[in-house]
Amino acid sequence: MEEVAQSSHAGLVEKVANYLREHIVMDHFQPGQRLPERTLAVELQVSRTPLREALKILATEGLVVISPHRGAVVAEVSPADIKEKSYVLSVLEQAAAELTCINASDDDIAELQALHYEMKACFLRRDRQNYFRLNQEIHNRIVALSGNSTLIDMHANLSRQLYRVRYLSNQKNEKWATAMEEHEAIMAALEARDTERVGRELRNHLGKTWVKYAHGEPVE
Amino acid sequence: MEEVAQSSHAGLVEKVANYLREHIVMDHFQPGQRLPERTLAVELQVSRTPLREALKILATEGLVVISPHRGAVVAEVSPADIKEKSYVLSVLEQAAAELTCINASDDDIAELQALHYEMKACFLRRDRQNYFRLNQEIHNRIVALSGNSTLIDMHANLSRQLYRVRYLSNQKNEKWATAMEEHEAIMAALEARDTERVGRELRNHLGKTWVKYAHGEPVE
DNA sequence: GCGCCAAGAATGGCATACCATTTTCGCTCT
DNA sequence: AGAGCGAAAATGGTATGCCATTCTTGGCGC
Repeated sequence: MEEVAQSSHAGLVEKVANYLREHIVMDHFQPGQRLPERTLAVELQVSRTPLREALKILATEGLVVISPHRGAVVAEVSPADIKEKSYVLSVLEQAAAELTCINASDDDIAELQALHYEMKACFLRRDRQNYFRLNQEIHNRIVALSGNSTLIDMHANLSRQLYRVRYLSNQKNEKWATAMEEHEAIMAALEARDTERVGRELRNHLGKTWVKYAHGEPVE
Repeated sequence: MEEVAQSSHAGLVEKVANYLREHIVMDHFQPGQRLPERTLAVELQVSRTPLREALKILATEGLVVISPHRGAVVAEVSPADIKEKSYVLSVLEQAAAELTCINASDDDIAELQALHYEMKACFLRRDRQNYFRLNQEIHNRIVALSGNSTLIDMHANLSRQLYRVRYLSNQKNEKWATAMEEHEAIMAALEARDTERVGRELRNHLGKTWVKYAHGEPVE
């Protein structure tokens, strides 16, 4: 395995944590997969100590589960978990969008609009990959513009835990057109600075996106 | 210092983490206070390894801040932080209350009512200590009854970070009577199973409670 | 042949030792 | 006397080793 590469003057545990986070989120480590300390340590060319500390962090973040004397495994996300986490995510994102609607500058909104139209172009070209990327970026930016760093952090955290599911969902979403329309509605409300409507549209949008997975077949 | 006592067969890091968490939340460690590894380790009669892992966990939870090569200090909560975190807390609690309003059994609601009247008794006796305790318990129970464990965990986390502030606030709150009335309104809405109203009343209640501290003098 | 038990291998938990960086404090030089 | 510099002490960062627990596997008995 390649070695840990990362912004140089950060502590080793941060590098390791970021590395593992990335690979878990990107599904290079499957849920349920064991993460043996010694093996991983030699693969990452670090000792067990920073690796263990990194695993504790990821456990606190909910990306891995550590059982006493049985080690760390990549967290499995059950349909029930998806439902729960998605609900909270939508609550947070609604709150953030309302703040953004109030706080964001006109330029910020314009940039969101630009991203939105880029995304629409991807939709028309049936470019699911870039559509997904831009969709993520728009949602993240809306939250970022809220200016509430606590909200931003918590959202990012939850978002990571759902990234894999979201990615899979994007690949086989039949109601793509509907989602696109909802996005239009959200952007329109944002442009109109209609706080209450932004919140409502966003919550509706997110609610729909996940419900089918929350009730559906196992994700694995 | 006394030694770490805890449910016996849990890992050392959990014991240490719980111990430190408790003391930080209870304000036995002041914000900004340094937490030197070696010193703490001998006080707690553990080695530095589990202590470090515990500190990483607390850092992820936001209770301590770790700077590279400078160690861990108890997190300071600036007025801006209080404002941010309180806002998110109110959002989460509103969402939880709405779920509770739908999901809770009549017995659950009755128990909440009972606690509420116990609290009112404390109010009439001007017993701030027990009023505070019951108030906390009611809020926590409302969240617990939501049944969404993600929501519960996140709320508990934020709640801890604000515990100290909340405690201080309770001691010198002049608008005690108003808060009490708002609680009555919340309970009434809960009893009536009026979801939207529960959310609104709760959000209003929490908003008021903190705003004064968010804008007020430094908390230290 | 199947299941159970025991011994050894594997793995995580904790302690300790050593290294790197930072801080502190005293000395010197101006 | 004060500012700056340097060495030593303090402190965090990482690596390693040993112990406890768990998993695995091979053999024995039913």
